[in-house]
Amino acid sequence: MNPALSTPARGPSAPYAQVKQALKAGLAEGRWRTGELMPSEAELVAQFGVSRMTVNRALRELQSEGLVDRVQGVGTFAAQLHRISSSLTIRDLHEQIEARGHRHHVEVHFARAERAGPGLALQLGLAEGAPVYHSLIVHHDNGVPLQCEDRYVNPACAPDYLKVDFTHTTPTQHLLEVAPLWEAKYAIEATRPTAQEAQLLGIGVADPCLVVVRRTASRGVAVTLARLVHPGSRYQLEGQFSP
Amino acid sequence: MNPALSTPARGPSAPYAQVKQALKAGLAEGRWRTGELMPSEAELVAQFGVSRMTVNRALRELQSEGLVDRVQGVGTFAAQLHRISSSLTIRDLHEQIEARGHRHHVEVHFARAERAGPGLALQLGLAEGAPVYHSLIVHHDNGVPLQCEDRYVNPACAPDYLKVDFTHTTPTQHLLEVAPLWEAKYAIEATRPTAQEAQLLGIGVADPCLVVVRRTASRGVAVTLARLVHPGSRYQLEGQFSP
DNA sequence: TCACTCTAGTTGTCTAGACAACCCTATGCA
DNA sequence: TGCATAGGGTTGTCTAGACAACTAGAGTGA
Repeated sequence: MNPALSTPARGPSAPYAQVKQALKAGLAEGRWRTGELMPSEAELVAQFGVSRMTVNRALRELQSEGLVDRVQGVGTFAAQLHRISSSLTIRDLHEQIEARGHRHHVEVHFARAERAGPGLALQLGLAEGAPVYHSLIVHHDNGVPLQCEDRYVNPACAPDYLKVDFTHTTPTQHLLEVAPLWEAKYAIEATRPTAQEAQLLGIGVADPCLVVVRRTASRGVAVTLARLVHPGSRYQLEGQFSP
Repeated sequence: MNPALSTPARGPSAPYAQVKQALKAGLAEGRWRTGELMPSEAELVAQFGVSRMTVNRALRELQSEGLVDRVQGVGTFAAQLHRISSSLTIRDLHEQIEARGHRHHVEVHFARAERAGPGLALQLGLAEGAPVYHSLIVHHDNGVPLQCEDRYVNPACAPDYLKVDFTHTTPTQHLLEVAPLWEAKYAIEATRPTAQEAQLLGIGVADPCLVVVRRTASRGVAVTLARLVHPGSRYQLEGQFSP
């Protein structure tokens, strides 16, 4: 036990974490400019006195965090910090309401089979006129309407969708069970609600709404297309990013 | 070269990637239910005929992707797929406009030093009455106003902020250079614009706007507080998620 | 001048073994 | 019955070496 070797008080104890931390600190203080060549694995091995696998792990994790770029045969480069993008987390509405300690109440207006029109068929990858499940549900937070969920579902992915009791489970949860491992595309915009949505949400037709359109696919097959309308006055998306 | 051992056609060639892929496929087809115990590293070593480090890397990456939970001394468990959250990418406006092949034009209305009021001082971690930089900038896409950026900046983090020529670099880019490694908190909402914002953006005061409020800190020090107002009819956030 | 080859340096990955840290359970003892 | 302890199983991590894949530049020859 050599107390000089490790930092028992604060920092990470594992060697790979120490290397990672040191490089992160260097990046934070601008020791390497964007795109500049950083020390090679061999140099870091010599500098920190650890094995190459340890250094490699540190660099690999920094790469997956987007802090460095690595090119085989060339070297490791300081990445464009924060790059073009940062990440925002969208939490499931049900979790969000429960976490607040509020009551989540669901009002199912309909859940039925329809025939897909040309546009919808294209988006879900179905034949025109093929059956498709369609549900319209309003989610309430302590009795206040918070989200109008207009959803189309691919029957092939969720054959039991119409039989589900959505007062006990949300469509999202059911779809997660029958078709895990999603890929999703989102579009978030601010618009006015349709007349029907305004009525269902109990707001004016000119009140701004936060609309999330989400298209999800599982293993390449389109699963569902959802339009989630929230009253702008009652709902906001929150998120955070940390490198 | 044994063609039977590897899959040269399609799948990942590296053994760790094959193990990862196999486990991912198993999760996708529901071989392990949420929370269920998955094979131990030793079992996977025997099954795939690779070393433990290789299996370990596969599992570690699956963990960082949120697909499995690992508990030291206990085992590896199938994670709640998609958990409570998914991720949305917010791209930098400048990149977004350039990527579209459009012209990005900036209109600086003012950039000056002010004294922080009590609320602002609290949010930026400054003393009340301390100097703070304040800028109001409108971003145009091919001449059409797309974003009204009302920004406060901590002078300690970006002393040269007022001298920057924002026709050549955006505030975001400048702040990235002087204070890399951000943490950020976002709130996204749909509201009506203020009268000033409506005028700057050339829209009606009742038109819905997508507003992003972003508070960023670097190494624990608050850097900037920005309110980004976009006309709902001209702007939407897009993102995607893949496991 | 151009095209080719060679080489040094770099990252990508795997291995076999080792020890530490931790959890759970079974066992023995009071 | 209650408690302490030992053991087996699991993950967390490090090591030293090895080979493969790749890149960029130097050198060589036509």
